[in-house]
Amino acid sequence: MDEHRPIADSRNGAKSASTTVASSVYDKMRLDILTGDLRPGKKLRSEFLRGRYNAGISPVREALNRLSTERLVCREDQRGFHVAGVSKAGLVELTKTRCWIEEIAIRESIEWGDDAWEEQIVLSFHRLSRTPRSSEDLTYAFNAKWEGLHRDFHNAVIACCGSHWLLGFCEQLVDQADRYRQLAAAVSYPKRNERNEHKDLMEATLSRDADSAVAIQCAHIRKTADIVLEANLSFLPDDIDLADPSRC
Amino acid sequence: MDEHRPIADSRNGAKSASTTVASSVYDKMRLDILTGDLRPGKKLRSEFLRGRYNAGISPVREALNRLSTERLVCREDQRGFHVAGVSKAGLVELTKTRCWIEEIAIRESIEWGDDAWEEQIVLSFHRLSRTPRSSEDLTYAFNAKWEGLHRDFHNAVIACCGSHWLLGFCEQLVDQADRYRQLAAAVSYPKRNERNEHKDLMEATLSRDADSAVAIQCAHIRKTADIVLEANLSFLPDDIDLADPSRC
DNA sequence: AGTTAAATGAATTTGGAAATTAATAGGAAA
DNA sequence: TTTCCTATTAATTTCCAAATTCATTTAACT
Repeated sequence: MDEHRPIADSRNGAKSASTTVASSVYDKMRLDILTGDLRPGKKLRSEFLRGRYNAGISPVREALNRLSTERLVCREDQRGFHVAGVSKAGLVELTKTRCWIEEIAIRESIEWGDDAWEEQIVLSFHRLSRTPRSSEDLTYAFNAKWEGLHRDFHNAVIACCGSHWLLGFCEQLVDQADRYRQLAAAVSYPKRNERNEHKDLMEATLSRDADSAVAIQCAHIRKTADIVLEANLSFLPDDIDLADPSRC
Repeated sequence: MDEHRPIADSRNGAKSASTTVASSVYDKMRLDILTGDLRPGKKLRSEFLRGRYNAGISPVREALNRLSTERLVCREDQRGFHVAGVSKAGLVELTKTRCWIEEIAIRESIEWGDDAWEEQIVLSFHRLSRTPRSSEDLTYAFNAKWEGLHRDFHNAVIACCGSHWLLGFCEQLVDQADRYRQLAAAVSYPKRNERNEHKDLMEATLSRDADSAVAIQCAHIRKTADIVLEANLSFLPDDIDLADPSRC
């Protein structure tokens, strides 16, 4: 019963060739929300989505229902769906939670990780460092390849934590954080050198220095949040809007 | 921006009078899975559910989609839905994760909880201790009232942890654990005195003794798991069945 | 003028029928 | 007997139209 081999990513990772329309709409819509293409708070009317994703109402509705339990979309009975809202307070809470959860995941993974785990970390770091952050040179543009490899790297680090639940929680929180990150990526690009941060994390992890790895990872998470907060984005409200039920 | 007042339960707590058929089916089906009325692994055909909950296909499908992202139900594209499976390994993993997550929640809540928080704990403990564990005297029978108050009490303890995410994770894990608990409740009833365990937890919490509270809570969680594991239930497989995709 | 009530219009929700896909059984060939 | 192919059956998925509900405007009444 060795529960500590790397756990494969639960979601449909590489192959986005979903076998069902509902799953395909789910994938596309999730991406649109993460990239900010569908703005926080935006009302999601069925007709609009029907046209955008070229599908019937039923699969659209299925995608919305799935996304709503992941809190990327908010549902109000009899009043439809809208993209989950964002706020400074929300980002602070999210960041705090990520640090708590990822600390556990990293410590456990470092304790239980084996040779194959180490190799996967080295490999995914290599791939990540070979890929440009932005798909354009001068200005920031979402680069799906980098985003994928970035996730792969961080997942590789915590893969041996021994809990599908914890990995799922991390993924959900990353989804949320990515929304904020995309909102501000244009602002901070290319000031930040993320490659060094990842390198430090890799080295601390491989030398099984849990305390350092945790410190680096938390700093990594907080730095992203700080950039967003300091950017003083006009469309980012201070508090979680309780009237508009993004609280769900 | 005081983020540490108690956070209200996100789910529809007391009023199960849902405004929509889909939500109503969701509630009923979730309960049926938690009580074990719908057995782990059971195939969920639309016609069967349509009859059972007296609803059309669309709302049934919505409920299934919501439950599947909470991992109470597993979805296989083009092959329908089934109740998520259970196993000894799964229970061990779940228990471990719960201890990790609840430790954080308890420590934070004890650090930030105020007077109203303390009062709510006292109140919900009182209500819980006045309610019988089983709705029948001699043999075990699911008691919805006790189950609700039990959740309320544990939620009250962690209510001031300051993170909606953490509370959501706790709730999801409790949902899962409840399934195992119901499976074995008949076996252990009425050997265990849960009231004392809850009393100890309350007292440690109110005296702000975080270390003790965490120890008591983890023992509480582990004891429930141990009862299930030692019951040696015939229908509980050792390993998570990876062939039958309960891994989802 | 202010408040309440009815009517209109828009959007969500629901039920069922049609289309697509998987599972099963039966039979031919190796 | 086993394996592979085909026909048949069963179940899932999807589309769409009818029914319900909500938001807004207009009218009526105090």
